[in-house]
Amino acid sequence: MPHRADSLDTIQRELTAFARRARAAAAQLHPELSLVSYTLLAHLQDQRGCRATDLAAHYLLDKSTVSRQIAALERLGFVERRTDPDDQRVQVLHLTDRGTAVLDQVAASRRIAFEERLADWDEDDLARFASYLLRYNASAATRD
Amino acid sequence: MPHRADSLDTIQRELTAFARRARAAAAQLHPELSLVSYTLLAHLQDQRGCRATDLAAHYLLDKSTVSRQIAALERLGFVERRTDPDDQRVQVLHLTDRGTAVLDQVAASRRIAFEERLADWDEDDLARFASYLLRYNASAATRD
DNA sequence: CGCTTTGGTTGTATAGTACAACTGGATAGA
DNA sequence: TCTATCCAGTTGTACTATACAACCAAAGCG
Repeated sequence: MPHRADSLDTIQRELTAFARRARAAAAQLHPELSLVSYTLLAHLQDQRGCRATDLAAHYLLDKSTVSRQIAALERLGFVERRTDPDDQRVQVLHLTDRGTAVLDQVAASRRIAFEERLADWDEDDLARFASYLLRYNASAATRD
Repeated sequence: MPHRADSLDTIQRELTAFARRARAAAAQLHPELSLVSYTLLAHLQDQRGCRATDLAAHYLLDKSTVSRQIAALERLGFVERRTDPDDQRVQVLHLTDRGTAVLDQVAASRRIAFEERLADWDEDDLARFASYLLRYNASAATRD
Protein backbone atom coordinates (compact mmCIF):
# COMPACT_ATOMS: atom_id res chain seq x y z
CA MET A 1 0.00 0.00 0.00
CA PRO A 2 1.61 3.28 -1.08
CA HIS A 3 1.96 6.19 1.26
CA ARG A 4 -0.38 9.14 1.37
CA ALA A 5 2.16 11.46 -0.25
CA ASP A 6 2.78 9.04 -3.11
CA SER A 7 -0.92 8.71 -3.77
CA LEU A 8 -1.34 12.45 -3.78
CA ASP A 9 1.48 12.87 -6.26
CA THR A 10 0.05 10.22 -8.50
CA ILE A 11 -3.41 11.74 -8.40
CA GLN A 12 -2.01 15.15 -9.18
CA ARG A 13 0.12 13.90 -12.03
CA GLU A 14 -2.48 11.68 -13.64
CA LEU A 15 -5.33 14.15 -13.42
CA THR A 16 -3.11 16.80 -14.94
CA ALA A 17 -1.97 14.57 -17.76
CA PHE A 18 -5.56 13.71 -18.49
CA ALA A 19 -6.55 17.37 -18.58
CA ARG A 20 -3.72 18.17 -20.94
CA ARG A 21 -4.98 15.61 -23.44
CA ALA A 22 -8.68 16.25 -23.09
CA ARG A 23 -8.98 19.09 -25.57
CA ALA A 24 -7.22 17.29 -28.36
CA ALA A 25 -9.02 14.06 -27.60
CA ALA A 26 -12.36 15.85 -27.82
CA ALA A 27 -11.38 17.48 -31.11
CA GLN A 28 -10.57 14.06 -32.59
CA LEU A 29 -13.63 12.39 -31.19
CA HIS A 30 -16.18 14.99 -32.27
CA PRO A 31 -14.83 17.78 -34.48
CA GLU A 32 -18.25 19.39 -34.65
CA LEU A 33 -18.21 20.43 -31.00
CA SER A 34 -15.12 21.64 -29.15
CA LEU A 35 -14.53 20.64 -25.56
CA VAL A 36 -15.68 23.98 -24.23
CA SER A 37 -18.83 24.05 -26.38
CA TYR A 38 -19.61 20.53 -25.33
CA THR A 39 -19.30 21.28 -21.64
CA LEU A 40 -21.41 24.42 -21.89
CA LEU A 41 -24.17 22.65 -23.78
CA ALA A 42 -24.03 19.68 -21.42
CA HIS A 43 -24.39 21.97 -18.44
CA LEU A 44 -27.37 23.64 -20.05
CA GLN A 45 -28.98 20.28 -20.55
CA ASP A 46 -28.17 19.15 -17.04
CA GLN A 47 -29.55 22.27 -15.43
CA ARG A 48 -32.45 22.67 -17.84
CA GLY A 49 -31.30 26.17 -18.66
CA CYS A 50 -29.14 28.60 -16.73
CA ARG A 51 -27.52 32.02 -16.89
CA ALA A 52 -24.23 32.88 -18.55
CA THR A 53 -22.86 33.92 -15.19
CA ASP A 54 -23.51 30.48 -13.78
CA LEU A 55 -21.55 28.88 -16.59
CA ALA A 56 -18.65 31.23 -16.02
CA ALA A 57 -18.54 30.45 -12.32
CA HIS A 58 -18.87 26.72 -12.81
CA TYR A 59 -16.07 26.43 -15.32
CA LEU A 60 -13.79 29.18 -14.02
CA LEU A 61 -14.23 31.21 -17.19
CA ASP A 62 -14.42 34.94 -17.65
CA LYS A 63 -17.91 36.18 -18.41
CA SER A 64 -16.69 37.68 -21.68
CA THR A 65 -15.48 34.26 -22.76
CA VAL A 66 -18.85 32.74 -22.01
CA SER A 67 -20.60 35.60 -23.77
CA ARG A 68 -18.68 34.91 -26.96
CA GLN A 69 -19.06 31.16 -26.73
CA ILE A 70 -22.79 31.51 -26.26
CA ALA A 71 -23.02 33.96 -29.14
CA ALA A 72 -21.30 31.40 -31.36
CA LEU A 73 -23.58 28.61 -30.18
CA GLU A 74 -26.57 30.83 -30.82
CA ARG A 75 -25.38 31.56 -34.36
CA LEU A 76 -25.16 27.83 -34.86
CA GLY A 77 -28.71 27.50 -33.64
CA PHE A 78 -27.80 25.34 -30.63
CA VAL A 79 -28.97 27.63 -27.84
CA GLU A 80 -31.56 30.32 -27.42
CA ARG A 81 -31.95 33.11 -24.89
CA ARG A 82 -35.09 33.93 -22.99
CA THR A 83 -35.05 37.13 -21.03
CA ASP A 84 -36.14 36.48 -17.47
CA PRO A 85 -39.40 38.41 -16.95
CA ASP A 86 -38.53 38.87 -13.26
CA ASP A 87 -35.18 40.48 -13.98
CA GLN A 88 -34.65 42.10 -17.32
CA ARG A 89 -30.88 41.84 -16.99
CA VAL A 90 -30.92 38.08 -16.97
CA GLN A 91 -30.98 35.94 -20.08
CA VAL A 92 -31.84 32.37 -19.31
CA LEU A 93 -30.13 30.09 -21.80
CA HIS A 94 -31.77 27.00 -23.20
CA LEU A 95 -30.87 24.28 -25.63
CA THR A 96 -32.79 24.34 -28.88
CA ASP A 97 -33.94 21.12 -30.49
CA ARG A 98 -30.95 21.29 -32.77
CA GLY A 99 -28.69 21.85 -29.81
CA THR A 100 -30.18 18.87 -28.04
CA ALA A 101 -29.73 16.75 -31.14
CA VAL A 102 -26.07 17.60 -31.67
CA LEU A 103 -25.32 17.27 -27.97
CA ASP A 104 -26.94 13.86 -27.80
CA GLN A 105 -24.99 12.72 -30.79
CA VAL A 106 -21.69 13.91 -29.37
CA ALA A 107 -22.51 12.48 -25.97
CA ALA A 108 -23.13 9.15 -27.67
CA SER A 109 -19.72 9.08 -29.32
CA ARG A 110 -18.10 10.06 -26.05
CA ARG A 111 -19.97 7.31 -24.27
CA ILE A 112 -18.74 4.78 -26.78
CA ALA A 113 -15.17 5.95 -26.36
CA PHE A 114 -15.40 5.71 -22.59
CA GLU A 115 -17.05 2.31 -22.78
CA GLU A 116 -14.21 1.00 -24.89
CA ARG A 117 -11.60 2.44 -22.64
CA LEU A 118 -13.26 1.05 -19.55
CA ALA A 119 -14.44 -2.20 -21.09
CA ASP A 120 -12.37 -4.45 -18.87
CA TRP A 121 -13.27 -2.72 -15.61
CA ASP A 122 -15.69 -4.54 -13.40
CA GLU A 123 -18.81 -2.87 -12.16
CA ASP A 124 -17.58 -2.29 -8.62
CA ASP A 125 -14.44 -0.53 -9.75
CA LEU A 126 -16.42 1.67 -12.11
CA ALA A 127 -18.84 2.64 -9.39
CA ARG A 128 -16.02 3.42 -7.00
CA PHE A 129 -14.08 5.42 -9.58
CA ALA A 130 -17.21 7.41 -10.36
CA SER A 131 -17.85 8.15 -6.70
CA TYR A 132 -14.25 9.27 -6.18
CA LEU A 133 -14.51 11.69 -9.07
CA LEU A 134 -17.77 13.08 -7.76
CA ARG A 135 -16.26 13.55 -4.35
CA TYR A 136 -13.16 15.16 -5.78
CA ASN A 137 -15.05 17.62 -7.96
CA ALA A 138 -17.50 18.46 -5.22
CA SER A 139 -14.64 19.64 -3.04
CA ALA A 140 -13.25 21.71 -5.90
CA ALA A 141 -16.60 23.36 -6.46
CA THR A 142 -16.81 24.72 -2.94
CA ARG A 143 -13.35 26.22 -2.97
CA ASP A 144 -12.62 27.61 -6.45
CA MET B 1 -24.90 0.19 -6.37
CA PRO B 2 -25.35 2.16 -9.59
CA HIS B 3 -25.44 0.47 -12.93
CA ARG B 4 -22.52 0.26 -15.27
CA ALA B 5 -24.00 2.82 -17.66
CA ASP B 6 -24.59 5.31 -14.85
CA SER B 7 -21.05 4.96 -13.62
CA LEU B 8 -19.71 5.46 -17.12
CA ASP B 9 -21.74 8.61 -17.56
CA THR B 10 -20.60 9.97 -14.25
CA ILE B 11 -16.97 9.25 -15.01
CA GLN B 12 -17.27 10.89 -18.38
CA ARG B 13 -19.02 13.95 -17.00
CA GLU B 14 -16.78 14.48 -14.00
CA LEU B 15 -13.51 13.95 -15.83
CA THR B 16 -14.64 16.39 -18.49
CA ALA B 17 -15.68 19.02 -15.99
CA PHE B 18 -12.35 18.66 -14.26
CA ALA B 19 -10.48 19.08 -17.54
CA ARG B 20 -12.45 22.19 -18.37
CA ARG B 21 -11.40 23.83 -15.12
CA ALA B 22 -7.81 22.67 -15.05
CA ARG B 23 -6.30 25.42 -17.15
CA ALA B 24 -7.84 28.24 -15.19
CA ALA B 25 -7.13 26.54 -11.89
CA ALA B 26 -3.47 26.19 -12.86
CA ALA B 27 -3.31 29.84 -13.89
CA GLN B 28 -4.65 30.90 -10.50
CA LEU B 29 -2.45 28.54 -8.55
CA HIS B 30 0.83 29.36 -10.27
CA PRO B 31 0.70 32.24 -12.75
CA GLU B 32 4.39 31.82 -13.53
CA LEU B 33 3.88 28.51 -15.33
CA SER B 34 0.87 27.72 -17.52
CA LEU B 35 -0.68 24.27 -17.46
CA VAL B 36 0.97 23.25 -20.70
CA SER B 37 4.40 24.52 -19.65
CA TYR B 38 4.04 22.75 -16.35
CA THR B 39 3.18 19.43 -17.91
CA LEU B 40 6.03 19.65 -20.41
CA LEU B 41 8.57 20.47 -17.73
CA ALA B 42 7.22 17.78 -15.44
CA HIS B 43 7.51 15.21 -18.20
CA LEU B 44 11.09 16.27 -18.82
CA GLN B 45 11.87 15.81 -15.16
CA ASP B 46 10.10 12.48 -15.01
CA GLN B 47 11.87 11.10 -18.04
CA ARG B 48 15.20 12.77 -17.27
CA GLY B 49 15.15 14.39 -20.69
CA CYS B 50 13.36 13.46 -23.86
CA ARG B 51 12.74 14.54 -27.42
CA ALA B 52 10.18 17.08 -28.59
CA THR B 53 8.46 14.37 -30.59
CA ASP B 54 7.91 12.31 -27.45
CA LEU B 55 6.22 15.24 -25.76
CA ALA B 56 3.96 15.79 -28.75
CA ALA B 57 2.91 12.15 -28.82
CA HIS B 58 2.35 11.95 -25.10
CA TYR B 59 0.13 15.00 -24.89
CA LEU B 60 -1.56 14.76 -28.28
CA LEU B 61 0.01 17.99 -29.44
CA ASP B 62 1.26 18.99 -32.86
CA LYS B 63 5.01 19.04 -33.12
CA SER B 64 4.92 22.69 -34.11
CA THR B 65 3.12 23.49 -30.88
CA VAL B 66 5.76 21.70 -28.87
CA SER B 67 8.49 23.38 -30.86
CA ARG B 68 7.16 26.81 -29.94
CA GLN B 69 6.50 25.91 -26.33
CA ILE B 70 10.01 24.59 -25.95
CA ALA B 71 11.45 27.66 -27.64
CA ALA B 72 9.63 29.82 -25.09
CA LEU B 73 10.83 27.70 -22.19
CA GLU B 74 14.34 27.90 -23.54
CA ARG B 75 14.13 31.70 -23.74
CA LEU B 76 13.07 31.66 -20.11
CA GLY B 77 16.10 29.54 -19.31
CA PHE B 78 14.08 26.55 -18.08
CA VAL B 79 15.19 23.97 -20.61
CA GLU B 80 18.26 23.37 -22.73
CA ARG B 81 18.83 21.29 -25.83
CA ARG B 82 21.64 18.85 -26.35
CA THR B 83 22.04 17.51 -29.83
CA ASP B 84 22.21 13.75 -29.74
CA PRO B 85 25.68 12.78 -31.00
CA ASP B 86 24.28 9.51 -32.42
CA ASP B 87 21.62 11.29 -34.47
CA GLN B 88 22.20 14.87 -35.45
CA ARG B 89 18.48 15.44 -36.04
CA VAL B 90 17.57 14.80 -32.43
CA GLN B 91 17.68 17.43 -29.74
CA VAL B 92 17.43 15.88 -26.32
CA LEU B 93 15.71 18.32 -23.99
CA HIS B 94 16.77 18.74 -20.40
CA LEU B 95 15.71 20.86 -17.49
CA THR B 96 18.22 23.50 -16.46
CA ASP B 97 18.82 24.24 -12.80
CA ARG B 98 16.48 27.18 -13.09
CA GLY B 99 13.88 24.99 -14.74
CA THR B 100 14.18 22.45 -11.97
CA ALA B 101 13.84 25.17 -9.36
CA VAL B 102 10.71 26.72 -10.82
CA LEU B 103 9.16 23.33 -11.47
CA ASP B 104 9.82 22.20 -7.91
CA GLN B 105 8.27 25.36 -6.58
CA VAL B 106 5.17 25.01 -8.72
CA ALA B 107 4.90 21.34 -7.92
CA ALA B 108 4.98 22.25 -4.24
CA SER B 109 2.08 24.67 -4.53
CA ARG B 110 0.13 22.13 -6.51
CA ARG B 111 0.86 19.50 -3.91
CA ILE B 112 -0.44 21.79 -1.18
CA ALA B 113 -3.60 22.48 -3.14
CA PHE B 114 -4.23 18.79 -3.68
CA GLU B 115 -3.48 18.01 -0.06
CA GLU B 116 -6.06 20.52 1.06
CA ARG B 117 -8.61 19.27 -1.35
CA LEU B 118 -8.04 15.66 -0.36
CA ALA B 119 -7.42 16.30 3.32
CA ASP B 120 -10.40 14.33 4.55
CA TRP B 121 -9.79 11.28 2.39
CA ASP B 122 -8.40 8.27 4.14
CA GLU B 123 -5.32 6.57 2.91
CA ASP B 124 -7.05 3.61 1.35
CA ASP B 125 -9.35 5.77 -0.74
CA LEU B 126 -6.43 7.88 -1.92
CA ALA B 127 -4.47 4.83 -2.92
CA ARG B 128 -7.43 3.38 -4.76
CA PHE B 129 -8.22 6.66 -6.53
CA ALA B 130 -4.59 6.94 -7.60
CA SER B 131 -4.57 3.42 -8.97
CA TYR B 132 -7.79 4.01 -10.88
CA LEU B 133 -6.34 7.09 -12.52
CA LEU B 134 -3.18 5.24 -13.45
CA ARG B 135 -5.20 2.45 -14.95
CA TYR B 136 -7.42 4.85 -16.82
CA ASN B 137 -4.56 6.85 -18.29
CA ALA B 138 -2.60 3.75 -19.20
CA SER B 139 -5.47 2.58 -21.38
CA ALA B 140 -5.66 6.00 -23.02
CA ALA B 141 -1.94 5.96 -23.78
CA THR B 142 -2.13 2.75 -25.78
CA ARG B 143 -4.99 3.93 -27.91
CA ASP B 144 -4.65 7.64 -28.61
C1' DC C 1 23.54 7.55 -55.07
C1' DG C 2 18.57 9.05 -54.99
C1' DC C 3 13.95 8.09 -52.37
C1' DT C 4 11.64 7.90 -48.16
C1' DT C 5 11.36 8.59 -43.33
C1' DT C 6 12.09 11.24 -39.25
C1' DG C 7 12.86 15.36 -36.11
C1' DG C 8 12.28 19.84 -36.05
C1' DT C 9 11.13 24.96 -37.50
C1' DT C 10 8.52 28.55 -39.64
C1' DG C 11 4.42 30.79 -42.00
C1' DT C 12 -0.20 31.45 -41.37
C1' DA C 13 -4.71 31.16 -39.55
C1' DT C 14 -7.94 30.36 -35.91
C1' DA C 15 -9.97 29.44 -31.30
C1' DG C 16 -10.01 30.33 -26.55
C1' DT C 17 -9.18 33.23 -23.13
C1' DA C 18 -8.49 37.37 -19.97
C1' DC C 19 -8.90 42.10 -18.61
C1' DA C 20 -10.77 46.54 -18.90
C1' DA C 21 -14.21 49.67 -20.30
C1' DC C 22 -18.78 50.09 -21.11
C1' DT C 23 -24.34 49.71 -21.19
C1' DG C 24 -28.57 49.05 -19.16
C1' DG C 25 -31.44 47.25 -15.57
C1' DA C 26 -32.03 46.49 -10.33
C1' DT C 27 -31.62 47.88 -5.62
C1' DA C 28 -30.70 49.99 -1.42
C1' DG C 29 -29.63 53.97 1.50
C1' DA C 30 -30.11 59.13 2.03
C1' DT D 1 -37.57 59.68 -4.77
C1' DC D 2 -32.92 60.29 -6.22
C1' DT D 3 -28.55 58.77 -6.48
C1' DA D 4 -24.86 55.65 -5.81
C1' DT D 5 -23.84 51.06 -6.26
C1' DC D 6 -24.28 46.58 -7.85
C1' DC D 7 -25.11 43.02 -11.26
C1' DA D 8 -25.61 40.64 -16.03
C1' DG D 9 -23.94 40.88 -20.12
C1' DT D 10 -21.29 42.89 -24.41
C1' DT D 11 -17.46 44.80 -26.86
C1' DG D 12 -12.56 46.34 -27.66
C1' DT D 13 -8.14 44.65 -27.46
C1' DA D 14 -4.37 41.67 -26.86
C1' DC D 15 -2.18 37.44 -26.17
C1' DT D 16 -1.58 32.31 -25.88
C1' DA D 17 -2.32 27.78 -27.48
C1' DT D 18 -3.05 25.33 -31.15
C1' DA D 19 -3.31 23.10 -35.91
C1' DC D 20 -1.99 22.42 -40.61
C1' DA D 21 0.97 22.86 -44.34
C1' DA D 22 5.28 23.78 -46.33
C1' DC D 23 9.72 23.46 -45.57
C1' DC D 24 14.83 21.93 -44.15
C1' DA D 25 18.29 18.76 -42.73
C1' DA D 26 19.94 14.37 -41.22
C1' DA D 27 19.33 9.19 -41.45
C1' DG D 28 18.42 5.00 -43.44
C1' DC D 29 17.47 2.02 -47.28
C1' DG D 30 17.11 0.14 -52.00
